[in-house]
Amino acid sequence: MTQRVALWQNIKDLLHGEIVQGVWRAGARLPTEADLALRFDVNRHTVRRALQALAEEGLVQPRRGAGVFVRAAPLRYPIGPRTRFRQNLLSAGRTPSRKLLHLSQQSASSAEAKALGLVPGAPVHVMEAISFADDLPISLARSCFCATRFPELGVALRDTNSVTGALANVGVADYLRKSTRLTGQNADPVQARHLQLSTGDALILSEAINVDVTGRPVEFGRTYFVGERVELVLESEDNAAFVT
Amino acid sequence: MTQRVALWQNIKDLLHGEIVQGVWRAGARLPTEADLALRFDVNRHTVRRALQALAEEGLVQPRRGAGVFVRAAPLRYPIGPRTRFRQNLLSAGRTPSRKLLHLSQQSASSAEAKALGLVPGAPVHVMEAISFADDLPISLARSCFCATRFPELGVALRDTNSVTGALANVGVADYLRKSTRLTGQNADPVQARHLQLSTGDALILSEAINVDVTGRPVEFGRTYFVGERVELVLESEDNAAFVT
DNA sequence: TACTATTTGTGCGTATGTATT
DNA sequence: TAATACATACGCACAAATAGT
Repeated sequence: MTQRVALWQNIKDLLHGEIVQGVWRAGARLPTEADLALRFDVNRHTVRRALQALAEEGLVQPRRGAGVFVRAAPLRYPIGPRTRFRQNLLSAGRTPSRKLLHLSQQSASSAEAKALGLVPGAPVHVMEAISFADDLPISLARSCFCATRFPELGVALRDTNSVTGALANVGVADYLRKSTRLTGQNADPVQARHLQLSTGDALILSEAINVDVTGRPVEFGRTYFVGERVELVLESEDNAAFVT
Repeated sequence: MTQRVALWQNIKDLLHGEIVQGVWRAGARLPTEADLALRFDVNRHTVRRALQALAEEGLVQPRRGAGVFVRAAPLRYPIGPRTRFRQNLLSAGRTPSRKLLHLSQQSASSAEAKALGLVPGAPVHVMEAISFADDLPISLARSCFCATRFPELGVALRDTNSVTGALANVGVADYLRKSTRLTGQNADPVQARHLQLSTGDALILSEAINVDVTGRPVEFGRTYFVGERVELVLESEDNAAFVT
């Protein structure tokens, strides 16, 4: 029944090798425990023991009901005066993409109005989107723009699927990060689903204000970064503040 | 069958508390898995899951066939010119004791003869003993002394059960550590049994030469310290050398 | 030395709970 | 809602190391 080396140890080593060798890529889902049990012709418990060891090594991460996923090395994400999502990912050698969730015109909340220098209730474009690096969700963002100043921005955001591109289309050739506030959050079930996480997983909420070259606010963004998939790197000493 | 918090989690927390509160002292053996299963009225697997978590926290250590033991905080063991086993333990607030394994007169090996400045084959007293701190094995030592110079030392070692005391009885009122060499070793089954360890556990082999006040070697000692129970602290910069 | 009882380690089978899709 | 997939728990059996006789 038992060998000199435990069965689960062999399976662990084998899967470890396959992950390191790239058979299962970062972020990929492993076959189900049942499938692995079939493949190795062992009981599901034995596979679970192997997966548990891999999880303790930090190589893999199980999500109840979803599967077991290969952990990706965190993405270095510089935050500075010229923070650009696409540029950040390209220079990290990752492929950026965005999935638009919502795009609508609403009346600004008090926080949004204050950030953008508007009166409460003023019309704003609101965009919600998920950002991906190599098809792995990195962040969940909600961006606000003044709809009075940029009436055509909604269309531009939908067409370009890029904040930088859309702002360029409406006459804002450049913008700068004015302030960033970072806080820690736990993913609620909806966020977890969108970001392919488990409920309660750590998120970093970034509340940022971007201004044009004249210093006038153009965007107020609230972005939830996946804590384990990004490493936010602060590059400038402006108004960034850390809050737990 | 399943609660909001897993059964094994509760058991883990409970045992954790009992260990921290001193219900199970450092070095003590916990009840067997079967007993714990009875106590908590759960399956043995459930107890094992809790113990596994405690072991991963480093709070407990299982030994196949022997039991599950509470890990003790490592003992700070200074090594310097005046290294004294009893003194070291007393100043650490631990109770020292020794168990004599062997005491005999033999002919010196070449290494022993060289260390003591004798000719190979010269008669030497050889003592093997286990040292304890609060009844927990700390080290396994083999000491050599010149039997020609100290014919009565064998009796003195048996009577005093102390190197310092025995040497005083034969006219060596004081002695100094001349050299110490430290290497890493793995416990063989015999050592593991004596030291209440598992085979393969890490040991630190200390090979030391003690000299009298005239600089003449009086003792050559080879001591196997239990890696996880002691923290050797070097206090002088004489001939100490570290080898892996 | 050899044997036995004890104790932890591994593995299978089964059932059910819970979260996700 | 239903199906899927991981999480927990029980019971049984045997292997392997240990400790004592």
